[in-house]
Amino acid sequence: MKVSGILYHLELEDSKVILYLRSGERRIIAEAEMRPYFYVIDGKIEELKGFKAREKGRELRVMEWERVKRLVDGVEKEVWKVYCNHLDCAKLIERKFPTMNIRGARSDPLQVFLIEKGLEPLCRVEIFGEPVGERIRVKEIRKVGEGSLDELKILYFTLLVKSEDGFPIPEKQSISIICCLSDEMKCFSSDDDREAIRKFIEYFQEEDPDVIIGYAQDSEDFPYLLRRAKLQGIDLKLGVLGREIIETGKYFRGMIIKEVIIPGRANIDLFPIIYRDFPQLPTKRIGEVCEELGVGEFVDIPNYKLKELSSKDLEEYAKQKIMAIKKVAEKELGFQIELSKLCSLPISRVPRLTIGELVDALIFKEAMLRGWILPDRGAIEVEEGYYAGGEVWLKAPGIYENVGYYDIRSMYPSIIKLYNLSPEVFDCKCCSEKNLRELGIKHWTCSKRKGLLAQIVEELIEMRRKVKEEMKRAKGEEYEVLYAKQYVLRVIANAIYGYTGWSSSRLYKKDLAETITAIGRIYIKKIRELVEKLGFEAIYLDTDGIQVIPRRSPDFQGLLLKLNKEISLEVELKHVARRAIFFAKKKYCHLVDGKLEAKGLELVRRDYPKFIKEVQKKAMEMLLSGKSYAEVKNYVDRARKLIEEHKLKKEELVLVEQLAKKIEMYERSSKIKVCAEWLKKEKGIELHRGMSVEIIIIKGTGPVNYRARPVQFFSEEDLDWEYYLGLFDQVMERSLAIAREEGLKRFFK
DNA sequence: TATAGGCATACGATTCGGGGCTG
DNA sequence: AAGCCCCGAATCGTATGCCT
Repeated sequence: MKVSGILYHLELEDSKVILYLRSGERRIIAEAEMRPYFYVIDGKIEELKGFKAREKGRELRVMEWERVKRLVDGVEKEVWKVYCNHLDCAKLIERKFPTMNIRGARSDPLQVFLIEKGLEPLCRVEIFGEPVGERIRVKEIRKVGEGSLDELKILYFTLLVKSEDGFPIPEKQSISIICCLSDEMKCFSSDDDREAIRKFIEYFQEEDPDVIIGYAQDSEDFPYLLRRAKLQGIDLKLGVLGREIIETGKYFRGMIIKEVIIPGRANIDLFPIIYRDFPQLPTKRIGEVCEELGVGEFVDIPNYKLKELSSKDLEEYAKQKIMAIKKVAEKELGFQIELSKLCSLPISRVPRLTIGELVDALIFKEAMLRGWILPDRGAIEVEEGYYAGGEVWLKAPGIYENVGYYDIRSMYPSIIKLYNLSPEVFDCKCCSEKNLRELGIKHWTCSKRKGLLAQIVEELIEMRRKVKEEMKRAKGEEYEVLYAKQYVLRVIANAIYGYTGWSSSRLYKKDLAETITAIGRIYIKKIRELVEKLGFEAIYLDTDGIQVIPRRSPDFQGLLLKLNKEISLEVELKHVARRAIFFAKKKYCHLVDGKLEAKGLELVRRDYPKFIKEVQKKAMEMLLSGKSYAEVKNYVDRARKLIEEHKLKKEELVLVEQLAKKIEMYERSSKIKVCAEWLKKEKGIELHRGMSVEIIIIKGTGPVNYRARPVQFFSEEDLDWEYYLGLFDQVMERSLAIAREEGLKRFFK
């Protein structure tokens, strides 16, 4: 028989791949046999032939083996391809035979499946096969077209719990409301949450969605729901065909990050996406995300304030929250879909992967398509020590006018492409010409073969060029898709240099990474020389950017043309700032089209009190728009009085820090560490890595950091106003010092 | 089990040196 | 005179979050 549908989800079941397809009102479940395999390079495999073992009640054995030709790190070789009955068999063999040169035992089988079959996540597929029970056993599968989220059944999900301090405990607090949105909005609540949970499950099973979208549902909503359901004696059978949801976790920077698997459905948590792709957002609350993405306003109510809402208001808030989740999803999921297509990974996997893992997946895919076998991740020995990165230089702190900001477009990818940089052709044995010597670099690149990395980067750049070309003619939804495509191509291309310097990457080579940055330094310094020759003065460099002021005529476009004539990388003019203040390297602000653009100043950092940042922002705006030092000083002094006279609300003095690692890993007491310890000791609340806390400093004796506390448990009377006054003075002194000196300079001139 | 390095800033912890007291 | 304590300045190292 033949069926077709949108491939929206894949799962692994022993050595089978389970495929979930949506076809109109129907869901198709198919199973495809796969033969897990690994490679043995330069070795005898006698001891593997007939290998058998038992593990967790399963028999693991080697099934077949064959001699195949592959490119091992770019060199064609005959290697053994060894097939086994189960994935765990490959991993077991790798552990049992540490001296054997094994590769590919830990590859992602779903990714391998997608690549081998030429499938894309969310594409339309056609399956030929035989029905076996509720499934179809796949004989042949192929991609026959494109698909999109619109053709799937999506369910948005969130829940709210009222609690004293915003950290509810399942044993004590019942769920206040569960809210779902598919075709229509549904809310479930009851005095005790038993009825609500029951009704929710009933509704969920009735809706039978393909995709579940929430915000932090993996770390918060589902685990809480699971605990509550258990306490109420209810099974949480939210999977397809009544299968239970599974709690699992991923090890990430010394911590287990909770993950939830809902069999048969693509469970997409937006929070880790925001965590990964928007590190600059301090609190990562949905309202903040909505603002960043420009998808309308949503006013977050902190968990600890939910208790003040009536049940009617709570329901209204839940509905608004779920609409906000939907808007964020609609804006953001396009990128995740394109990432999953580019890297051949199931859509539900992509949100949880780091940028490094995504790049790795792409490299693996591209290598596989070319018949390459690369080292496994973490297999290359790490070289000691650091290497030099980007050039950073500031002529002198001060106020400048007419500042042109130029940068080299996609500098590192362009360098990789231009100089054919890739580990297997770097310092090759076949070339005698040291072709990087002219740049003063002692390494060289191959002039006979094109390197894998350079090939991949070139393809990414070329693909992006084509997509941007198509964008010119596209409109509406098509445009959005193309925009997402070019965006992920840029993000991945830009991360590739970092990947070469990542010690556990498949293409790790310190000298190569260092050569990339060294060439970058040479180019930006070369541009500085040119600029100086062409009637401009360079005032600031950072990696691929240079900022200049005119000596005579401010012909910035003319300079751009001249630079591009001389330089083999592409130079762009980002903007010309009317005025600019430079405080230090990586600390400056521009006035562009009447707007303040601040880089690295306290006002862009989350770990400074809100009030201080606001005053600094206003002061910078005044200085940039030409107000005198005296005027600004006057404003700042008036603001200072508000602290002196204790006239601020605690919320205005809040700063935010993020728990960077496990508490035990700390050698020193930072504010966030003290808060995490305090929360655990006083409130029984455990913070996990990556969580942010809104912090205030309370009065008392001892070091400042030891007096950091979460804001919600204290009031204005508890604040250490002296501390805030001291910090205010420190920041304002720094911020105004330059203006004061400039003012004096003018005075004496 | 983490894409890279470069940088400013805060602050606790430690070291150092001077002043003054003691026995 | 030597030894010790106290205190502040200087220095060191950790931590955070930013920039490209």
